[in-house]
Amino acid sequence: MPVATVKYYLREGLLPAGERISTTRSEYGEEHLRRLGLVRALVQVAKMPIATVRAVLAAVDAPGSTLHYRLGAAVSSLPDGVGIEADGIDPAVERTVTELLSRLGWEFGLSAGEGYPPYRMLLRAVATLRDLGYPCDTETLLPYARAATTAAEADLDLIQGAGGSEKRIEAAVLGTLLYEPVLLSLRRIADAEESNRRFGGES
Amino acid sequence: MPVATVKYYLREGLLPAGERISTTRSEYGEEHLRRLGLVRALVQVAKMPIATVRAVLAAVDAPGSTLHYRLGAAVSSLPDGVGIEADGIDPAVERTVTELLSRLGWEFGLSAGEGYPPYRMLLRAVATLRDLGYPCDTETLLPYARAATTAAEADLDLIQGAGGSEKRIEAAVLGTLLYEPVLLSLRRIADAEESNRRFGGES
DNA sequence: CAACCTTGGAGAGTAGGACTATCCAAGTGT
DNA sequence: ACACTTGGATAGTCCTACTCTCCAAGGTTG
Repeated sequence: MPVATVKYYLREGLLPAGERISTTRSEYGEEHLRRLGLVRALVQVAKMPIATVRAVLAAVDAPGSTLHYRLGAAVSSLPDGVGIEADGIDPAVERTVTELLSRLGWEFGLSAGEGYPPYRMLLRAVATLRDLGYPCDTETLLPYARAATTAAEADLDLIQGAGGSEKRIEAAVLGTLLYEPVLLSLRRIADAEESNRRFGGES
Repeated sequence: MPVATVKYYLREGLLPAGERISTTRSEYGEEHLRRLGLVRALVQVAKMPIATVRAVLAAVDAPGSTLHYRLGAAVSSLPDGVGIEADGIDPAVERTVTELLSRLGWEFGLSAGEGYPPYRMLLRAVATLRDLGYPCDTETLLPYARAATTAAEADLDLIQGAGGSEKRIEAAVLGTLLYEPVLLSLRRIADAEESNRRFGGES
């Protein structure tokens, strides 16, 4: 990786400055190297814009009251759809989503509601599907929610498996983000598999 | 939506030209409008680059032998990680992934192997996790694969529910892409839910 | 039928993002 | 002593997704 890029990340505040030894020298340790690896992973694998990476890392570093609260704050910091205006969403879509969440017994998601970025992201995505004529009633969405639940349980197992409170926060945010491509690629492979199973012999 | 943008899409070959009525007038119908909606959805919701959208639409439009083959070809056209060199991947990662696929009985995925973009995407993602010290053994990945299977079954149900062969191809590719944000946002909401369940009362 | 408006088409221009290259002054190593 | 490196700052590059400006040919309205 080119030096200029590291300098750029330093400037952008994605990496903490090393310890100054003299005017022309700073010392970087294991921690810095790991952080650099994280940044690279977020930028290249999770394809996040620099500004988002900065926000995410800041949220991970920020102190907070309870672990659960910090987890929520950190995930909320993933803008992943800035400028998604919640306005102009068909009320029918909102009703469908609300029904889905309550059907699953996701009280927390229901109460967090509007303010939670993933919720707005979901509304937007469902509204798009609707506009294009793809089915998106509660019944259709349920299997996806079940799949999401399975993934979430695995996520939380990972988080609980992590060492201290700090490590858990990191695992929560970065783990969630970094396992995302894993889930997506597995889904596509599973699609091919299932398609082969159902249509394999067809002409 | 600004006219200039539509002109741009036309130039880029994302939209077919309308029927010429005279030198200065073309006629656009329902089909064109729908296509425009699709392009918009792929660009804004699925956050795909223009070049990828063109490739995807071309794959959807292209003729082919069997339905299953065309589905595969269409999904393969999603570069979603162009320039991912399969080289330099730790053989241990490859072994883990192979073991995972065979554990699931995904013979097709195993045989399609290297050439299939999602497979390379998976290798890359797992390798990154490994480098950062996150667990990514077969055991850890299994739940995600199970979640992926659930989603894939829902995908194929949707595809089978679609009308003709053409409609199915479209549903396969575009549906897969457009339900992706649904799955991702549901996962994040499920994460919050599960976190609340496990850590809700903790300090 | 004349003044005005619209459209398709082509080319250049813009804004933002992620680097990348160049300089320079202040050290370092031999 | 002298080539070499590093931190820091500034400016430049490349790419992408638009957006603007023109123009000529064709409609539209009073």
